[in-house]
Amino acid sequence: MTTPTLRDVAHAAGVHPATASRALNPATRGLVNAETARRVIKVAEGLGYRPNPIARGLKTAKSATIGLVIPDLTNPLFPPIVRGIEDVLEPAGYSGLIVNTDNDPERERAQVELLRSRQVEGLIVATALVEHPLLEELHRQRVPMVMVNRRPAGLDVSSITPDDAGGIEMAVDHLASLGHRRIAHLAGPSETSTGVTRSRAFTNAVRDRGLDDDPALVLACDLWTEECGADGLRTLLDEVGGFTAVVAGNDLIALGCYDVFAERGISCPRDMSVVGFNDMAFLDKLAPPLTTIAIPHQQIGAEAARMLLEAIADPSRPARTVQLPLSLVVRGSTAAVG
Amino acid sequence: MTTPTLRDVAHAAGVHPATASRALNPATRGLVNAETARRVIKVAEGLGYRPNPIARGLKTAKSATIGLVIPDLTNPLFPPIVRGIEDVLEPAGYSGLIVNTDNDPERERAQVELLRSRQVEGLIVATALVEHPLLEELHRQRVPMVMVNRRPAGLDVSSITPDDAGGIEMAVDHLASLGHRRIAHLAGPSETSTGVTRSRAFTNAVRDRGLDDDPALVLACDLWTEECGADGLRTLLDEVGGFTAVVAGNDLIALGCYDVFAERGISCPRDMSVVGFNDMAFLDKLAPPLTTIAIPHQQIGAEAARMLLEAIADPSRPARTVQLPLSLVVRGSTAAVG
DNA sequence: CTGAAAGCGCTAACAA
DNA sequence: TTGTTAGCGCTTTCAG
Repeated sequence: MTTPTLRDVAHAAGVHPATASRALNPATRGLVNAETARRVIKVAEGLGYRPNPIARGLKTAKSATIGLVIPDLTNPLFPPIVRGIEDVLEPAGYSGLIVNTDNDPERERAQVELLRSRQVEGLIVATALVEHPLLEELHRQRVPMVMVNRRPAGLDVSSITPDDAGGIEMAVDHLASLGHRRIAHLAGPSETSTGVTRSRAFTNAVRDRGLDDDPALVLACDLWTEECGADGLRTLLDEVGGFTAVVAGNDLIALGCYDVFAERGISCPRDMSVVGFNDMAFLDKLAPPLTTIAIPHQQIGAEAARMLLEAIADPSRPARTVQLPLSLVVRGSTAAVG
Repeated sequence: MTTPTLRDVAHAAGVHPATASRALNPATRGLVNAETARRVIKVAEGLGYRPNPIARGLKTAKSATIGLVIPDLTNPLFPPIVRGIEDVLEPAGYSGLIVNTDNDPERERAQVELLRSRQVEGLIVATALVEHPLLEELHRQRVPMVMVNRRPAGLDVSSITPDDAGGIEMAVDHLASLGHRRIAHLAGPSETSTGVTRSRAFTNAVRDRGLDDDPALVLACDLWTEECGADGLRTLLDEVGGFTAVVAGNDLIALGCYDVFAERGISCPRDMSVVGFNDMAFLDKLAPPLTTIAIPHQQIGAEAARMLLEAIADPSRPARTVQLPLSLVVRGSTAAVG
């Protein structure tokens, strides 16, 4: 009771395997008598024939597979992006192979090796280190590739990013409209492109709006985590002070602020406002619900997949850079300055 | 500048491709002169040779790939399980192909088809419908398979589940020790095996402990969501009442309770205690932090992958059922009855 | 429009 | 221990 092969179908339909192949493949169906094609298709269905993409891949040197390189699936940022990707890959007949790098360059290298050995036709890369020799290498080898969440410095590679600067501006505008004049920024790690982009945008935004642009108010956290966010806020509170609001590099860092508020008896939003970035799930259940910048994760993923598919179909196509607009979600962690 | 094939390596090393194959494959390396093997390996490295698993798969009818069937990657329950799976798959040289079913039986069928056409060697299934003709079919076709989070009713299939009953007992014990005597249960959907298992365990637990076992205190939600949890609690409050604590079928349902507390001015935990199930991320940031039952997600995934690999290696191996112990995480949503 | 033949890259008998 | 041969299931020239 082995699964039927193309030969079986051809036999049953009384044609040559090559003809069966042509009939079954929509792209070549035109080369075959419509009647014959119909018959082959019917027989194939009857037999429950399903083409073996491995065999096909061997012949065509295509795997109908693409690699997704992400830092950690467990980070709530990524699942929606992955779904967005799968949503466009699937109808196109492609599958995604996911690997986690844990932001470890060696691991990343090994995992990309693995993907390449599995003959992926392209890569969607969602890791965000600023230094990235591996990517340059891949680019040189003409591996179709699109970057997610980061713009590759100096690399002529397609990318799709949220409008980080725009998001930060919205956050600052919101806070300014509530009367805040001295706003701190707990930036993401300075090795990450997202971290530096947002940080730079923050500095510009406060300056442009004539708010207090004391550089001491900007502090980069070591990691995108609650702990580092908490540490950062403690430092800012102890060594700088005088601010009434903080723009966090992401939601996790904002959550770290909540911890410090609790430990120091600071009331949010009465004493201090916070805004996050990303709009992770369940932020509305916090106390107070976190005001944040929402990213269209799923769209980002979908768009990335579309771009990659295009690049695979036409490798000569020039790299594109797409920025998706963000939106401010106002909740309870921001209020007019007391 | 095409990537080197086994033939290229063989040529360069002055041996026959078959010999090169044997030398390069650790499993067959013993069949070859150690010196020759060393030379072939060195040449392969020099050339940057990387075996093509597609070609290998075509020959051996193995894809070194397994399918992960989950409802929705976006549900925070699954990413840690997936990581646990990948963590054991990877060193074994396997990769996982993830598909999302959205709990839609038709979609599930299509996705499983897709996986099978991609020649996966086995399936890890984490969907939890009680009725599951598809699974029976697959089982009949001897597809190696392990179930995660659910025990297949009547099906002789390996499974790995959390000890749901034990978890519920811990929750009830905890509440009882705080003096609660009349406890409600907002169960998961009765089409899900997890929902009914926990619900049954709850009924037994309250009866065994001599607590109020009024059946009206148990209500099944339509979905594992906040909304349905909220609806359920409203119904219970309006039509039954008199309870001082609720055991929720999962954390999301517990979150729904929080919404109702807010809307009715019920103070948690002073007026009412709640315990969740799963220990999703960030529950400690809620107000109040949610007391819940923690599931070792990653271990579950890892164990499932191990079992599947065993089943693939030895299909005659009988099905096993593993239950992983849970733990109670006491936080702020439970307190002694006022 | 269809059949014949070759071969993608690799491995598994079998023979030497 | 190594080479020969054949073939996994499919697609793709090239003839017919």
